[in-house]
Amino acid sequence: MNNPARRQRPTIHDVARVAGVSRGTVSRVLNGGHHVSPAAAEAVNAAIRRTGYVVNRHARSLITGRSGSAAFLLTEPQERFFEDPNFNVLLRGCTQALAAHDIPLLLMIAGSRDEQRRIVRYVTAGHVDGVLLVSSHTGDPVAAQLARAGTPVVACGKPMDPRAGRLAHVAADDREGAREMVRHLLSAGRRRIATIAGPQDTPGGVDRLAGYREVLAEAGLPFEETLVETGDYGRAGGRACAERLLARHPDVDALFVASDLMARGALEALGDAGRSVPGDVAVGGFDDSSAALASAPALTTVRQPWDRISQEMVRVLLDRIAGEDTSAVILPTELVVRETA
Amino acid sequence: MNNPARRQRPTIHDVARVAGVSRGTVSRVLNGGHHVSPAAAEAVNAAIRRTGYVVNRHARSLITGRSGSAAFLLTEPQERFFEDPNFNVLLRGCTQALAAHDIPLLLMIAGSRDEQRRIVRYVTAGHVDGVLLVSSHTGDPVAAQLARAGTPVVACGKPMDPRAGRLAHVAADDREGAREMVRHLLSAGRRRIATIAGPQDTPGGVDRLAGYREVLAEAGLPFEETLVETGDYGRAGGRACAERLLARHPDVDALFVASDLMARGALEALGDAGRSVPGDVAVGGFDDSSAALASAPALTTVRQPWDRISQEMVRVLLDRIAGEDTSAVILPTELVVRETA
DNA sequence: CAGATTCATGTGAACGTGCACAGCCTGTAT
DNA sequence: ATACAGGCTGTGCACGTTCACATGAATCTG
Repeated sequence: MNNPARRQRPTIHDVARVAGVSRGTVSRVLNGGHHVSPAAAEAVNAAIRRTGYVVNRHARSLITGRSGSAAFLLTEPQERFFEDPNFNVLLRGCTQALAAHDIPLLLMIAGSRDEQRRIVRYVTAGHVDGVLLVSSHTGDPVAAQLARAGTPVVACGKPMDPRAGRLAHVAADDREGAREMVRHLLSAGRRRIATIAGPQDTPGGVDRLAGYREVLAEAGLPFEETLVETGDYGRAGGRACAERLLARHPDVDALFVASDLMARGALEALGDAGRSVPGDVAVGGFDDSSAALASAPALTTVRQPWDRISQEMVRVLLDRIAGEDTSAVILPTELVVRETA
Repeated sequence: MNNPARRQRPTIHDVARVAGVSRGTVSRVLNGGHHVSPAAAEAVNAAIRRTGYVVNRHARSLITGRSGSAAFLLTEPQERFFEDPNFNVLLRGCTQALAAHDIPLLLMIAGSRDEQRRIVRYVTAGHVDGVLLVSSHTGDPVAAQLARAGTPVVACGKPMDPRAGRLAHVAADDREGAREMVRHLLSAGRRRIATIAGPQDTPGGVDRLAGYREVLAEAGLPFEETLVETGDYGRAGGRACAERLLARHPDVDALFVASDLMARGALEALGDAGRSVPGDVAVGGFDDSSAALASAPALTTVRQPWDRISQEMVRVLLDRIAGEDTSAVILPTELVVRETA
């Protein structure tokens, strides 16, 4: 009766008035409920329900200096990620894991130099509490700038740059995954095992190749440079690599390929060369993106636990925001045996 | 020298002091620069550069009531979208189109009832200025609640619900796309053209079937119910539908399939039945998700302009936020002729 | 030239919340 | 009975910005 007709959203004042307590008490109930009598807490909660009050995050952020939100930042040539179905699993997993903590996720794509600048400014201005970073690049400049500004950052995948050793990250155990696959090939009786490695400026590429070499060595097989080709993770590249390998070593009986896309290309090359899979040549891939690339024959591959990776990324990020210093989490991969090996 | 060692982020006060003007003037420069003399504006800009000032959005939002951010909301059984590579194009397009306006994008996934509630509360609390909605569902309850609360919402794809006529949306012209494809089949001399339609509770499913019927009628061909099967947009469904069609009408010479996934399934069925494509039977798909599903033979299909759709969604949303009432945008599709038709 | 109009600028008051501090009450030990 | 401790509660202030209003100067109008 004292107000104009227009109705505003209820504030903490309204709740306090309805509950018959002070703003401070309402605020305490909202943030953990310590030092509040049960009776007051109940009255406040009832008032919140009755008024339909919901906290104004802007006002809260203004005073606390924290935003209550996190960013999912993509700095890589984005195409590779947006084409990878596993990327979606990661993005969705992070979104939902954060949602469970009532933290909204901002999606940011740093393509151009200009976008990078804008994003760094936005983040370092404190409009985001932390950053989940996806970048397979060596020594990402954006990551460095954010880290320098003190923003909690958790990367997906092992950073290549040794200087970035302090960058928190969550990754699958590429090396052990590769080892498991090569052991699987060995146990199936294969002895001439070639590999199509990933780019050697990505940690995944390096570690998967390392795993391959180690297991061969442990099995007492000689390592031959000529059994190694290096591709670009893409389908066409995989095909070309396989063709070169076949030309050089017609006697190969197994192929460990560092990505499913390349493995698909290799399968095409093998088909063209008249080899049967897995009869003549066994093929093992990596990534388990095959679900989307599904076509016969079903690819045996190494699955990275993307759902768990996303959960751990969020956990580590929240830890870092809270001031704890969890640094690196390495998660086990899983060998998925299908038809090709 | 008057401060403790700790250095704060520069505020609008600092800029004003450095520039030798008042806060109000700085604020005016920041928001459009009207009613500011060129000299003052230049001084302010110089001060901003010197101090490294960046606006505190929380403080701004607190007073303006607007957040300067938008949400990308997914309410559908999410799997279908996350598996569709076109979805990524849409998501990326929206992110970048908004970034050009310096508006960050929040990704929200409304899976459970509980998540829906949380999201509605968050959005209606004014923490987001507008919502880009992806939902092929009939009469989405979340959309209805948001619209009722007055939040600007722009949907992707035509809403099914007639009540939702007022819901702004951007969609490809499914009907015309279907018409074009069927005309293409006719012009290649096909006369027994069957169709595998999409679910008839989705607008796309309805419109694509309507386009098919119209063109047949215009060509003077009789419409036969038995030439229509209805699938679920999925691969297995497409295969089953094709098998039933072939059993019923061994003489079909063309198949218009309402999704590429179903078309892939249909190709398998045709292969099993010993029909050559496009020799015996021409196949036309829809969606152009084939890029990711690539395998021989390359699918002739109808491409929806997802990049333009995302741009238009953002444009319409910004219009709505600004108070204008752009309601619906329909964009033309593009026939992509490859090998199967 | 008086009055009206426009424009550039400064000033105070919010916006809604969390936090520090002070005061209150109750119970217990001296 | 008094002092003290400790938990509960209320109050003022600050956060950084925008907006409405006031002021003074400059320009226009007849």
